[in-house]
Amino acid sequence: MSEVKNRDKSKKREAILNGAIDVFISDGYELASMDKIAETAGVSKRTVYNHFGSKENLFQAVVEDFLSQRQQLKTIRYSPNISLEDQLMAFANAEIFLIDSSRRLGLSRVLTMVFLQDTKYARETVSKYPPVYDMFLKWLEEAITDGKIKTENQFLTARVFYALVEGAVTYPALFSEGIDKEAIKPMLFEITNTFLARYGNC
Amino acid sequence: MSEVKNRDKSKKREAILNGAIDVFISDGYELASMDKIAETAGVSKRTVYNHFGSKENLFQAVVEDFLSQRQQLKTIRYSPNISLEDQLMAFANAEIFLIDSSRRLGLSRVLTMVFLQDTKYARETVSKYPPVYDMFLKWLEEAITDGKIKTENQFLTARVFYALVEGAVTYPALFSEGIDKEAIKPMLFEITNTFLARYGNC
DNA sequence: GTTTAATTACACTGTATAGTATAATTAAGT
DNA sequence: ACTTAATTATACTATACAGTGTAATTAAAC
Repeated sequence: MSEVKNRDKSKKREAILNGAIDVFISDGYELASMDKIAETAGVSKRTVYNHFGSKENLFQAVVEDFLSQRQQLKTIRYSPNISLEDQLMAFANAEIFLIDSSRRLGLSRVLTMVFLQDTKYARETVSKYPPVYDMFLKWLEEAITDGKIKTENQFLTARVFYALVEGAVTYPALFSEGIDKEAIKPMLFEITNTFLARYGNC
Repeated sequence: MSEVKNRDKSKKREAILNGAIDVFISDGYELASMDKIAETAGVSKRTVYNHFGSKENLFQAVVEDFLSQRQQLKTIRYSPNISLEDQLMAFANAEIFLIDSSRRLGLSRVLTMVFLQDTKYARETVSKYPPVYDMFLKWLEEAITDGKIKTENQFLTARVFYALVEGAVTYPALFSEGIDKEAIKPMLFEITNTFLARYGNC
């Protein structure tokens, strides 16, 4: 016998995740209550627990959802035919994507807070996902081979680029109400110009 | 009559502040309990409340203590006789000072977390204390007048410098167990070299 | 040594919240 | 239409914690 009738749970699961995201963003992890998450998701609290077991698990699911999106960013490969400025801008824009909707900005904020609270968890989590600048390092190598970039230490060079992007754009965005993509253009030019002034071959 | 016999409260106050700092650092603001703070300070909970009234006030006192130290950093003035590298390094070291003891690092971390939780409070608090790069802007102006730095936009230039320092040193330190002052030297050289490659007049 | 402000010990209130138990209800797959 | 897994409503437990009330104790200033 044993007829199996599994109803589709994905709709509820999705609703819970979305509600959880909203509440985590507005209240932070500690102050987010499971009651409020259930209410926001339009679901009973019991269902939240049936799906995720605990607040910690639920948060973990949200985090993994969020971080796995980074993986899906389209790869940027070195091209000898496109100006270095434009290629660097593509890397900068990939970072900006992570904070250019209020949802992603909010999630970045919450995740940053949790990471600061528990730096060990931060390092473990981040190590599960390839570092942001792995792709950049590959790009660098090819640019060097092509004679367009010169440096003695690729790792330092990569970190300088990401220091510029994160220090000038990402972190300021986390502390403000988001980013005006038009208003930061001069800063983006300044960043790429600075990088190329140091490492460009001209 | 009305003889006034005011005992010296400053010792207890100091002990409470120190205990509060320790607990805020290890538990974060939300999870720090007033009972634990009192115990850590070696003081009764009632005394904590007699001194500070509420958890929020106590935290505020900790924050103001911490931020007012920034003000006391010795001013760095432009000097035509010292190399630009060394002068820039002095600015970088002033930032590094804020994270080079585990106490200051921890406080920076907690403050960053609270600021991320409430960005409005962050902006209000920061605006009460002169922005970090005010001093740098003055320095820049004099360096430009002296013909050692050239830029069309001093504000962008100042932000680029602090983006480099914060993006490469400060924020990474917040997510790690602190900073090895020896190990970051190559990065500091790279930062100043990058800055001067773009804005130095050579 | 006396005075009294500061401190302590301790019991207490009120509230918030993670997580559970369960019986009733719903809705999807057959 | 029937079956049953999923969901809901509701009430509940246990705990943690901010903040208060108060009587007793301590220690510094005189």
